[in-house]
Amino acid sequence: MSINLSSLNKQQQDAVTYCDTPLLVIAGAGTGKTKVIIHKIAYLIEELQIDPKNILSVTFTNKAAKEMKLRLNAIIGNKAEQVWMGTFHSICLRILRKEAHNLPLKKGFGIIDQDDRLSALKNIVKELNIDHKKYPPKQYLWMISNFKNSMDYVENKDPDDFIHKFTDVFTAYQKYLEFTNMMDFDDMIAYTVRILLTNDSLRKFYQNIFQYILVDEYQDTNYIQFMFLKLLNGDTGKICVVGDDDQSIYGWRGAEIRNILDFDKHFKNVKTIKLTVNYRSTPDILFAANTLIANNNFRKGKELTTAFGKEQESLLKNGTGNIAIGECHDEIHEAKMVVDNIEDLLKENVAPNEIAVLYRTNAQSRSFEVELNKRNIPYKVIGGVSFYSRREIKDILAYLKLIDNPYDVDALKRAAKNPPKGIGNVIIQKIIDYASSNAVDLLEALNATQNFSKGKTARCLQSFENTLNNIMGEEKIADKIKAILKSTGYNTYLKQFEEQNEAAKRINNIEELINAAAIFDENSSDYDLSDFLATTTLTTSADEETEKSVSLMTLHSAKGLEFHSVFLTGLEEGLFPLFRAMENEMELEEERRLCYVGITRAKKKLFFTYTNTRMVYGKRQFSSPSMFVEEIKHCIPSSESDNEVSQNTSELKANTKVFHQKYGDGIILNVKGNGEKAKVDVFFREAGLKKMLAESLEIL
DNA sequence: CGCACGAGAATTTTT
DNA sequence: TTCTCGTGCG
Repeated sequence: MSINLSSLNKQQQDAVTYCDTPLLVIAGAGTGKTKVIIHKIAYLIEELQIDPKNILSVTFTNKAAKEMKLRLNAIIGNKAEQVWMGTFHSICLRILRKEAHNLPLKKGFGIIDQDDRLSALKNIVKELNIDHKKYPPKQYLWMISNFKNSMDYVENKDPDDFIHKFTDVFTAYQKYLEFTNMMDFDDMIAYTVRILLTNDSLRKFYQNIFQYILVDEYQDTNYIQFMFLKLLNGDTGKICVVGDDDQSIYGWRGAEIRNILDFDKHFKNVKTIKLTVNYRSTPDILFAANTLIANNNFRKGKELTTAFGKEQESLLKNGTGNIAIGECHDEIHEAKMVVDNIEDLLKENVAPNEIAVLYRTNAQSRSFEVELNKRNIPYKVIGGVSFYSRREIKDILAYLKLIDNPYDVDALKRAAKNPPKGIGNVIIQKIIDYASSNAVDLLEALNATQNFSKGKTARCLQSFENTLNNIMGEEKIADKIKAILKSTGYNTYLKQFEEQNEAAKRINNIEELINAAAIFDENSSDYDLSDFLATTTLTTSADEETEKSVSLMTLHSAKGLEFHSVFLTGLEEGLFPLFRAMENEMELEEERRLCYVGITRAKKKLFFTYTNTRMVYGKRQFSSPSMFVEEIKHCIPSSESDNEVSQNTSELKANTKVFHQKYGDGIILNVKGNGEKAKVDVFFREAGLKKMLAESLEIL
């Protein structure tokens, strides 16, 4: 069977078929990079006869992996199932489960989520008598994460005392993880890299397995992830990374934009292919995006841009009037304006799930929720409190975690207390102490403690033990959960202590959890509880389905998605960009890239809003329009300069006097290419020589 | 042990 | 504004 590449353009075809040396694909927003990756995998399998189980494809989210598998399936059928496809974390976990004997943990290790990590550190900070106001546990969490993403940790070196008593905190934290038999997110990757680095035969083994590696969203990988790829790939050159430096928005959590900028230095004989034809947005939306991002200096390609080619010429004719800016009095007015527009769109039969409201911070979702509720428009808040970190879900999972990993102290605490069953901190501590001094697991310790106790305490412990036994007695995970509910009377407890509405919601969530478990049960023959729990911690609400609702989410969560209509809200100085980012050029540029990501999510319609005042922590504050609004203002029809600019750029010649939003007056030195994509060297009166795209200039 | 209450803090983005 | 944490009482 051969793969049909006729639906791909030349650039895309080149990217698919080039497999000789390391390949860097710079793929602008909406240029069909997923299509390229899928076709490339199909090409590797069908044309180059590579076994699907020897292909590794790394994606940024589980959702992306799932989608890719589905689309790949459509081309090559169920061979798609055998491809290693997932996030760095899920792939590393899969490796680590197999290589558990090479780890400092016991076989059935658990995974600690971010919340539990923080509370563990809170306890440690308290135990070490550190002033938690002066040195917030969050700070330590962040530092630990940083350290674990360095080669020092991978190479098992001790950390420096970065901040007050860091070494002590770190040591205590590691001890805690070891005692509870858990690893954190960072460990998943660091341990894998450590194993690959130190164990030659294992490295060769996996190098042999992964005969071709593909990586999506490469601009958001960090150094350790790069090492992972490097070690797996060896010198084979059988690797293809895809990304867009203009969409790098995770620098704050250690993403290394240099990974993509320096790819050709990290690998030998790198071939670079750029995808520059945008298939997503109308020309004016694209123009706005290009105009905005042209204000950034740190870009791989000042010469690279998304552009529209012949395919979209028809769009050019009616490709304007799709952008609007709305000025609002406050966030309530903003919500009304946005929802008014949403109603109009719905009347025009735009599907609800083709509409997204985007904002910088999660806190901004509230006013939109209120307004959408009022008008009975179904919506879904993506992100925020993820499904699996909701209280009721964590409660139920605690029971499962405890029986899965009977060293998980937090699970014990949580299960023992929720719902309340007469077991308090004192007894729990006794159990933990017994476990640690007798080197047994918590379940054994629980049993022993029960035997020592008398009266009410003994009875309470007995009943707790019975509950756990009931759970273990069930085979299917869905049945285990039902056993928890039944044995603890969890629903009754909710109804008793929560408001009606709240209780109903939570019970509903639990139903959803049971469904998820049932689906998992169906798909895996051996009811693997560890696997199920891993899924729950690795899955965030970004992976949830949106169905027939309008989507509300942060700009970060919007990455990789597209919508018919997009509302970019809260474009105010200090909010977007955030104040703290405004002082530092690198951070400011990341904010601008974030805005660029937002704009390029829109296919047909784009609405910007900003307010004059906004409630911040219960205080009303004045706000002014974001600099980003200024930067794209002249791309919007209502403002006088209109889109003539884009027409005029085709007339550009050397010595033309021009004006630029940021640099002011200048004169063109030379022009390369033509039309929107033309690259020009401009000498500015104030700013000196700059290379830029013609479209970011106005002719004077 | 477990609840209720009050003070105080925190607010960026997430695999 | 909203959540978290600590304290004190039944």
